[in-house]
Amino acid sequence: MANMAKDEIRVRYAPSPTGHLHIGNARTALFNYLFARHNKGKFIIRIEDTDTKRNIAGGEQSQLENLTWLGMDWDEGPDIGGDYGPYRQSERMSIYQPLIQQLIDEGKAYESYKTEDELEAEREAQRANNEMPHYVYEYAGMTDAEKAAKIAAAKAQGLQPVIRFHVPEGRTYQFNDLVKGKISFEAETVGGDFVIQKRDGMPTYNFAVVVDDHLMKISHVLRGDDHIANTPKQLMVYEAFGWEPPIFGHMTLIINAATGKKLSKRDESVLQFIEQYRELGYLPDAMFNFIALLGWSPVGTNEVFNRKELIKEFDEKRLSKSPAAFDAKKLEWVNNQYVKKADSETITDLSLHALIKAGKMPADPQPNEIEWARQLIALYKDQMSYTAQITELSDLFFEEPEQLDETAMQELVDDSALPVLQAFRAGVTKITHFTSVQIMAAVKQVQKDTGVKGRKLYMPIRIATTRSMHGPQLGESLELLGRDKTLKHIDQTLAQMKG
RNA sequence: GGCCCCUUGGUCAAGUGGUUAAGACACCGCCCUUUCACGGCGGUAACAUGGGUUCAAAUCCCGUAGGGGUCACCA
Repeated sequence: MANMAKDEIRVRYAPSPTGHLHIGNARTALFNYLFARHNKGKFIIRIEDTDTKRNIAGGEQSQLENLTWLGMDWDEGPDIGGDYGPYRQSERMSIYQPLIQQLIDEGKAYESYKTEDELEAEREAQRANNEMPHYVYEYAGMTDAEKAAKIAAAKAQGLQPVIRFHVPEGRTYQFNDLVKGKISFEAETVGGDFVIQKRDGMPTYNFAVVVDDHLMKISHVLRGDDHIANTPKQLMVYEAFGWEPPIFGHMTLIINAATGKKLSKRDESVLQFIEQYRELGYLPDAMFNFIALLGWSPVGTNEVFNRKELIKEFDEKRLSKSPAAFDAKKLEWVNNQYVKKADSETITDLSLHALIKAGKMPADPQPNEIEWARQLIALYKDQMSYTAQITELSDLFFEEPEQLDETAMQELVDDSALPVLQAFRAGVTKITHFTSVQIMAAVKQVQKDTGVKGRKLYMPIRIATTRSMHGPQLGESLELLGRDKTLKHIDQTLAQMKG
């Protein structure tokens, strides 16, 4: 009973505000969110802004905004506070200071005056010597008095130290990873005594996470694979304070299917940021669904789940051990599932936005233009992967058609093509109201007059008018195209057939 | 290079000693649609490799190969 509070599941997403929300970070946040919600625990956001040089203005807000867009909410965070704040590391200096001093007093940490140049030279020499780069203890072989004298001398020169953590010797650090199982490291392999406080007074990541996770009562740390090598260092800090570490779970990295490498922010073959997908008109629920499938699989064969279902289904035991490839095609498919189900209003708004942005519609469309666009968008709703695709899909309504390609021309070589087109052209000119009903009636009349039917009837008309073998309903398409353009397209096709 | 992790079809992925080795994306074909799209049905295609253990191995053990991660006063 006494440790009931301790049994509560508390997880966190801890971004550094160095840029927009990246797919990989979104995935980390999302699994923490699902884990918390599934277990009726708390989801906390903490901003890790100890690298003052890399922080960018608006970075934090952008992170939070995109999480919200994806449909995540949190119980504690920099914007809403909570019982364990502050939730920005830069505001927690008064918490870190005494703890660092405590380690120094206990002989578990010490001031280090090696400069970065010295360290770099040291590493260089080690590499040349085929050794792993590591920090070499700068007070080796000195008595306490000698060490104190050296420190005093440095201080007298006005040098600022960093604080290094004294790595215990001959120890093995082991943890039972939620996804990978038992992992262990020898203390000697972490690269020597590591820095816990930088020259500017800020704590380093490996120190601050431990302090914050402990003080914020974090029960589980779900993070990327790339943090595995940090874990032993953090375990050492937990040990030094006599704190119980949380349970760790290291999720597989997301890799680029094309290169097989970790998704890097510099990799331009894949869109990396949530914001970019948002701008293309991807739906938040679809993104949420897709990201949940990156390195995790549900029981059963269904893959389309809404947020509520995912919370119910989520099971950390089903996190994959091998890397997940980011498959843009699959994302398109998932999004299409949601576009088809979405209400027309939503899709119209997003698509119209895309058309305006592409300069195909005026920025301030008239009611009749909006109505026209609404009908146009409805034609393409079921086949859109994402709403910005409307601009390419509906190209024929906006651009002057190009010459037909060979595959299309093949459809027109049959002897019946020419009479069909001529008859249809004549029919179009006679239509009183250029609506899909009358247009389709005209097509039927052509069938009667020429005796041509099926593909041989429809394909030439479709190609001649829409300049494409693929497209939505013929009648509706032509109605939206308008009589003038329809006739113009037919004439262009006839000309190309003669030529 | 040291340390750590990973390895089922083109991609994701189910599978925990006995299966005709699921399913999804992509691709191909057929059906529906007098055209197109949506949809439906079907097909091609996989346990990296070598040794063990076992009556039996994709599943357990060891080696090899390949891939990835990490080795900062970044997180």
